[in-house]
Amino acid sequence: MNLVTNPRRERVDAARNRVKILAAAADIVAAHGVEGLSMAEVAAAAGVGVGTLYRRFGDRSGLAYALIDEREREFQEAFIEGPPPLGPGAGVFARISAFLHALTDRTVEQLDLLLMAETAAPFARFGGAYDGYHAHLSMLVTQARPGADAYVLADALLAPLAAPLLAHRLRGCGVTVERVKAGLDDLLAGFAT
Amino acid sequence: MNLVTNPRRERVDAARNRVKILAAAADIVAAHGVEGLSMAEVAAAAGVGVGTLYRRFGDRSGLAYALIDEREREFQEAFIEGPPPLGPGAGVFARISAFLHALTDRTVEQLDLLLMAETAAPFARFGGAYDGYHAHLSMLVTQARPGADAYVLADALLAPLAAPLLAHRLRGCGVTVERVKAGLDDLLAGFAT
DNA sequence: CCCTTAAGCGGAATAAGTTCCGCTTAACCT
DNA sequence: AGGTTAAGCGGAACTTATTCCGCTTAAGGG
Repeated sequence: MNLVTNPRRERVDAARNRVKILAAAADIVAAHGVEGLSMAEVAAAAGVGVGTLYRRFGDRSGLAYALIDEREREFQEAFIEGPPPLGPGAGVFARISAFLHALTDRTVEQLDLLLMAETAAPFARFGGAYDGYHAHLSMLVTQARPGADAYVLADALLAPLAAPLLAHRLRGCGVTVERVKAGLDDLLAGFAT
Repeated sequence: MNLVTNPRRERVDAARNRVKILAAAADIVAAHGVEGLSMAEVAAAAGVGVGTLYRRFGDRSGLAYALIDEREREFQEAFIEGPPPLGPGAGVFARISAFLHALTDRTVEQLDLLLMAETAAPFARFGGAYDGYHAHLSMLVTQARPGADAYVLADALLAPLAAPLLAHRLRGCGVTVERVKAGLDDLLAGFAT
């Protein structure tokens, strides 16, 4: 069968390599931190050539995002179709707030990887998970503030969670995660005009 | 006299080299864009060794920030002690809005350099000009919203102007500078609760 | 004017990301 | 099963930022 010519299935050896690479990369990060994540080392640990890494993940930050995505898929599902207040069913403001708080936690959890990924390729986040966050938040903001430029406002709510800023404030300036969340809620409160 | 042991004056050859380097770097950017700004090329064009670049500017992004700062010093003066609405004399909200609009323009003007600088060293902006912006905005927000966490809110107002986000939206998504400014004003409007 | 010293200098050496290209082989068709 | 093809592979080569270190020289005191 299979008349629907799927976009060409991944070859089994390629799939095997992808798993080996991600496992090796995760091990290295666990053992030596993100700084230890060099392309040559990952390739060696996974038993493949560096060319294979690049074919599969594009570049260093692509690898980092792949590592991040593994953990993040369930979060995506949670805010799209999970239980409230993150998922549908709660009021708009509650959902926005819950979403921003959850994303803050997610970002803090993976701060080192995100930092590396955004530093190496600040655009990548925009092609990937960021777009999902932005689309979701746009939708909620549209409901919360009919007539406003939800597209731009969503960016404004997401921007304070950029990894470099967050890392700087949390690690170097004594700001706590709670203050960041409270600040976002404060910003949000203005929407209720 | 000079009893006040100034932090050791810059040697004249060093000063000469700094000027040569910045001039060469500016020329290269003008001619080949930011991508052409490689350390080796700048060194060659300035007639110095690469070691001199690093002694003087720390790293690639340090050089970019130096280039940016040359143009930005007058902006710093404008919002601290210039005429209203940017400088003192106007209402707080008007000043915040004027500041954000002006900073947007500044950022857009130097988008390429900022992009490179932040990519290479996302923290650097925080040690330098960013702190000045943040301190200023914090002060204004404190007046606008007594009792709020002005420190964190100032970050939230500044974050949407991060170069990578701005570049992405302006260049790849059809968002205009006006929409960005309007979005910031919209955010700000919430403060007037 | 000479001496001392530490800032400054140059450029080779190093390190890490990324590209390239000829070889291998899974997948599919007959 | 045998043939065809393009995805996938490996790793040497290349590019660029960054570090290192021995030499040079401006600055200032005697």
